[in-house]
Amino acid sequence: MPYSAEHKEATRERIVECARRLFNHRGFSDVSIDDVMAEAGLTRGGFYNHFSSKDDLFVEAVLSYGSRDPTENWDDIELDFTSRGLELAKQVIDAYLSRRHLEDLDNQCPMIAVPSDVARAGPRVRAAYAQLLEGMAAMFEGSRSGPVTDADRKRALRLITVCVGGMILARTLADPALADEIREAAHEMALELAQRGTEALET
Amino acid sequence: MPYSAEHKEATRERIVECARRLFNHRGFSDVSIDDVMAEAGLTRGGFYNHFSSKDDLFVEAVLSYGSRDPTENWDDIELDFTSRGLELAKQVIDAYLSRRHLEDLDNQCPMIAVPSDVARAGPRVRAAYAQLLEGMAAMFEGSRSGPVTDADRKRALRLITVCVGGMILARTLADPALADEIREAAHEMALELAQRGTEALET
DNA sequence: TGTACATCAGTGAACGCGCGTTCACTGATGTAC
DNA sequence: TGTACATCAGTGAACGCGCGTTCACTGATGTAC
Repeated sequence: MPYSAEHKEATRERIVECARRLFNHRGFSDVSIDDVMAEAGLTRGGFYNHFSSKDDLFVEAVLSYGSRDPTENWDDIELDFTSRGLELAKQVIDAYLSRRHLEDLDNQCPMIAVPSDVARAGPRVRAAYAQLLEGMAAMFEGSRSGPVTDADRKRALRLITVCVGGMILARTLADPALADEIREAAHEMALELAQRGTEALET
Repeated sequence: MPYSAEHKEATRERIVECARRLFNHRGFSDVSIDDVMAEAGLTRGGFYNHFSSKDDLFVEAVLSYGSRDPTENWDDIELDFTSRGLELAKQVIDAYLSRRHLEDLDNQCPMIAVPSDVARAGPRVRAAYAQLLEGMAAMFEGSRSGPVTDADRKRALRLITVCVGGMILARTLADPALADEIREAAHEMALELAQRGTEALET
């Protein structure tokens, strides 16, 4: 048994991390397997020791974001995961819709960086994207006390639309002033949504 | 002067239309110039009689959407452009966030279909995207009577975030039920935003 | 009205290049003795 | 403790293919006479 199992797993994770970063910057189609392997300090041939195809790598890259330590990205924003419910939701909104997150392509959420690529990808990639989104939904749903109601679900989906949608648009705009205008409009709206009661949603 | 100037212009417009449709379906990188020219019933060599590069074509394709007759896409939704202000805004929201618009890739707004591609493209493509967005903003800003205020501007950007952002997310999700859930959450939110007064926005 | 001509939109072969994937190999490693 | 060996992560050349772009050409067209 040459090389430990840990060695191979560590290499695989390194490749996935590099892929996620490169996809965030240049998209799925414009990043080659050569690019990814070179970034990981390897040569192209070894790729298929770890993955069955480039699509397979995309799935792993999207999913990898969900299993990261969230404090790793935004340590200086001081996310406090001991706080509960509404307070946590507000902290996540502040961090997610921050200028720092917008500009930090390396650590940006893939939901913001590659939505169009995912929309055109295969079922497994799209399932990975949905998994990230449901994770975010669960976090927002849990920001109210008591069991999750239909109104909680609806508010969570509204929050996701505003947080993710606002950031996607901000990233697309080249003019920093206009990008900030959108980002801040979305930020304010998200905070109002989180704070507001459910009255308007209970029809 | 063989061939009329109209002939060349018509061919050019046909190429742009085909490009916009193909980019909407498969994205910028995964559509080749051969694909576009073949779709237009031409061969690849003639492309450079009309455009200086593939990027140039992307600019034209994005911009082309802004100059279309809006009723062309959604004729059976009965957009009534004689109505004014708030009523028009509501009609546009209903049409933009409809399931029909989500599924009609051929006639879908490029802001929904290609945001990630634009985010990675050159300055001219991004300027074209911003132009579409500002056109939508102007329409929403004009949905209130009187001169455009800061609150009108802010509400317009909120509406864009919800309309465009919600549709981008819905397109990315493979599960039609989840896509509809997001689309309808965004739809309701947009109608509320359009209807609500400016009180919450005037800080 | 009819013909010869100049124009240039459109053709299709060719260019150099990089892609995803395959494969025969190499050499660093942990194990057996 | 030291050595011979089997394993397999990693290497790099090669595969067929399609890309964006260039270019010498062709032939449909409007014009001049």
